[in-house]
Amino acid sequence: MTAPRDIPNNLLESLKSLGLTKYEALVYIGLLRVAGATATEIHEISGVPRASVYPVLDRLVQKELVSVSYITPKRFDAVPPDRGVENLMRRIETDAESARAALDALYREKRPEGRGNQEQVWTIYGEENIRTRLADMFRSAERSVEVLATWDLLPESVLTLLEAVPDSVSVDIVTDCWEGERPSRFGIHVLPLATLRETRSPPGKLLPYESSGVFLVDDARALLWVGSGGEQPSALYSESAGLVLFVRRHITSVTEWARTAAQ
Amino acid sequence: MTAPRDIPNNLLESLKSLGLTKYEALVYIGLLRVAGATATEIHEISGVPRASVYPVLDRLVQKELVSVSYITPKRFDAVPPDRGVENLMRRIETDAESARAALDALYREKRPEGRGNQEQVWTIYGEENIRTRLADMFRSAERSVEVLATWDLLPESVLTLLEAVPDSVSVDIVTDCWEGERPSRFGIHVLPLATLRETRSPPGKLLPYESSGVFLVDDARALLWVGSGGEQPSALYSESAGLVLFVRRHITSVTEWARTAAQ
DNA sequence: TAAATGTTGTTGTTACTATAACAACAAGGT
DNA sequence: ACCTTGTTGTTATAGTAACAACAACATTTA
Repeated sequence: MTAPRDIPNNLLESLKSLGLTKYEALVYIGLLRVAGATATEIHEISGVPRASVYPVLDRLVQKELVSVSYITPKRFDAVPPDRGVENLMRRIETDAESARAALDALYREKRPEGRGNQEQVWTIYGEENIRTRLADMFRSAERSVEVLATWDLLPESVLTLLEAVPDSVSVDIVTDCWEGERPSRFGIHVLPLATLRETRSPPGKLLPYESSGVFLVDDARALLWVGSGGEQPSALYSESAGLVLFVRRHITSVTEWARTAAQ
Repeated sequence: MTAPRDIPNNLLESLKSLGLTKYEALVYIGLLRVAGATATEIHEISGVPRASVYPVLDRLVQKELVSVSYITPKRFDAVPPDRGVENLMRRIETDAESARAALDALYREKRPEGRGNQEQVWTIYGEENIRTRLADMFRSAERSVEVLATWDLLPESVLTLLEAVPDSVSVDIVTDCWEGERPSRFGIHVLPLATLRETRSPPGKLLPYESSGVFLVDDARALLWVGSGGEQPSALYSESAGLVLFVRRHITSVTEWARTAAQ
């Protein structure tokens, strides 16, 4: 194929991830604008080689994206886009569900192997995954939860998760600002963390201090949220004694530093 | 690869349709049962060649299915299945939505070409697609809607769609049985269609008469529902005068036949 | 016959699969 | 210090399968 002209490339990519091949996508798109076309017409419109049009149409019929008229020559028509996409998604969702079930069985079956988790530092990619891990940490807290984070992280990603912390556990939050009501069961400390921005290590260059957070549970498990500037965020999680101690010191020292600097 | 032992094949297929390759699926499955494994351990468990494990893991991290621990040697862990599948589905749903939007634009933009629809007979596959077409027919009815169908089709697939018929249009339903209340605005005729079963064309063989339906709108558009025995149902749709006339005669003759046979 | 339809087979291309070999490094033995 | 031994991570390079692109043929229709 020379030129799938005027077809936005990302549309082709999207359709591919729905399980269509390039030809299938082109033929379907072509059919959306011609009503009842013959194989040759489809070939002319879509740019797909005429010989390839036939098997491709077979597959599209199988996938419930086109309907056939059995006159000679055969004529084809596309089902409307919303219906068509729904037909594709139905299959995928079925697969997703059965995969989820099968994987979950494997997951539960053999997971006793809780090997040396304690000394490792895990890197977690993606906000969703980070939130899941945070939720696990909060839910399993037994004595204390400490949060040191810039305000921009708290409302959207953290505060709701904190409701899962058991009642008997103390929760302390250090942040640089607070809007809205203050939940009474949390110890909330608003400190001018923003002044940290003026710390310069490469002289003249401001350190960004946004979308960063540190979370410590029971003085035993720590998570460091790294914003990574607009990109997909990542985080470090560890139960290693060394890193936990470091985090412990970090929280106390930042708290102290900000408290004095405010005076 | 020789033996992806004890991995059900349909699980691999399901994961493939979620956008994973065979290796990606095998590695992810392997990681679900080992906690923090090294590349070599993953190779032993999953059967994937050791050299292939590294790029595969890169892709899995990119897809938010595994997390990394940067000690030497690197150790890897899988995100829980429900979260992992959700991560995959999120991408696909995004693609589906953007594809749907783009296709819809194309669809609306250029669709005036309502060429010679009138003489064609369209074959429609899949119950969902048939229902969509039926809904279109009912919604656009101007004078009359006639339904001749076995009862098993009506409640689950047809009755709700009939509510879209405009008020000024007469609706007549012929079926072999009726349960529940009878909507007053429909003309309902219960006839012993079941006796048709006893019509024998290949002597000694009963003709099935289930899940079949005939729909006629304005004496101009007809749809024939073909049950196709448990499989994906299909239907014929046409605006051709010839086929419409045939359906017209079919409905009246069956009605007459059943009425006399009942006496 | 001419033109168009539908089918078949072959070749190119790509992404994934599979194997082998290599350099870098650590542990252990002489 | 030197040399094995084994492991990690990387690279190169065949093999394979599905798709893409093309050519040739048989079949129908006008």
